[in-house]
Amino acid sequence: MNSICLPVGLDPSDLDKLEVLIERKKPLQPRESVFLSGEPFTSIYAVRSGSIKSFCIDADGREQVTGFYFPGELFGWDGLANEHYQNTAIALETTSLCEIPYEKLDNLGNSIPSVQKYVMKLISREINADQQLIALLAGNSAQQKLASLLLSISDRLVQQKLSSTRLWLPMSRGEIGNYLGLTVETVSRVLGHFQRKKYLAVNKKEIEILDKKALRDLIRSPEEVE
Amino acid sequence: MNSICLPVGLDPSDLDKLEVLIERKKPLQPRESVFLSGEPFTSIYAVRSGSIKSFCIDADGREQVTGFYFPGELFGWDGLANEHYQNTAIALETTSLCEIPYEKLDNLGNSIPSVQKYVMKLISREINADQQLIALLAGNSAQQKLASLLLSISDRLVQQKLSSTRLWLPMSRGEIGNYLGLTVETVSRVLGHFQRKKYLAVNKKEIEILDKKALRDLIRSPEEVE
DNA sequence: CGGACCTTTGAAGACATTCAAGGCCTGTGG
DNA sequence: CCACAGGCCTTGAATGTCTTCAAAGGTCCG
Repeated sequence: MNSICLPVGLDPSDLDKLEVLIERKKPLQPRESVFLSGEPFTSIYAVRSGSIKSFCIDADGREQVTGFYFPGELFGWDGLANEHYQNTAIALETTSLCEIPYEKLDNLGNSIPSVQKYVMKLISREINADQQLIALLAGNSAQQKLASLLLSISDRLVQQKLSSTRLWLPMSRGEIGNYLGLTVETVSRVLGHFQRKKYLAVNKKEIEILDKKALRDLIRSPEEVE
Repeated sequence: MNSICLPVGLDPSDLDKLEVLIERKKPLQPRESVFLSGEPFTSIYAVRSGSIKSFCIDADGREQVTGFYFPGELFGWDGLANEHYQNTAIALETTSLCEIPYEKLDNLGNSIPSVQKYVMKLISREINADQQLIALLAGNSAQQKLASLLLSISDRLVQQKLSSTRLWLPMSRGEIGNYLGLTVETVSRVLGHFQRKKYLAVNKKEIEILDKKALRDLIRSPEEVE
């Protein structure tokens, strides 16, 4: 078994050196936190199994979900700028992680340029993901937002060699709504609508995508008449 | 005059080495592009004077503004992950930039760890900024979005030792709306509303903030009755 | 079984968008 | 120098989408 939990793209020899940095943690229970907003930044984390939600609390005390992370994905970069995590990260289900102490990673990067480059790429991937979310939030209807999220999760699971049509949503409707800038009720209604249109089969947190093309079309142009 | 166009926070000796990398470009005309979406990633840029808008074109061909950049701010990081710029960047007015070739920066980072660390911080600042925008887009009303943007621009100008209450918006109402996920009309109406409430004095692209506290309160909690 | 929490559904209402029209400013050409 | 065309911005009215408020049904876990 390949125990490394980082995305690939590095020489095997360098990979070995990277691997020794990584600490495997004992699994987290649902709702258990990885780090809290404001804590000193120490490490970045990779999801081995399970899923993570990250969120911040804004001026008026409301929670704002900023990301969901699935196996193979990294989180924790938000702490780098201020040396303190901006978000809180919690497990949505039983979740196991790899911890990568940033200082060690940084040291390794200083001696091996290719590792340095690699880390940079990982960070800037987070930028790209965030910008995609910005575009989604700014320009789209509730249906488009939800369709995008479902397709995004589907794509991300494919990369882990899991089914691309049957997915398990570890987060609540409320958390989805919060993430997408919608209310719980709207999320529920849109899922109901998609189900009636036979785009999805929804069974609580279990979703089967029946018509991927229809969802994709929806994103490109707002829905036509009923 | 301090010719460096990067935010401070580095030893003078290292700063000198950084400075030699920087290429000062001849000023850009309004609407002139810095780079186009899809072009190979070569450099990051710092705004010396003027302002920059970055945007991408999404699936259905619509423009989505992803950022505005003012003097002292850096842009172009979005190209790092794929080695191609994801966004197009154009000048909103006559603008002069510093170009920082990424390869040279990377090489310097490899020999001077403190520079490396510094670059990392710069990148992760972009992440934090993006996540703030996400929170803004997801959770807030038109009034809150616009109030946030104006206060954000005000704060950023203060850092450049410019007036914090009198500002010049180099972008059109449409570009503001696009950025915030609103229509032109809504932006115009909200600005009108703020003016009637004496929060602002608006004269075309010239804005004077009359009641910063009111705007801040607005962000914390949605507006009370008229 | 009971209670807490999450989800669904309905009805009413609010907010932002859409469609439409008019005003203002700028730059160009007569 | 004025007239006019084309942007961009503003304003109004109607529409629509999403939210809010309310209630009820499910599900999970003690």
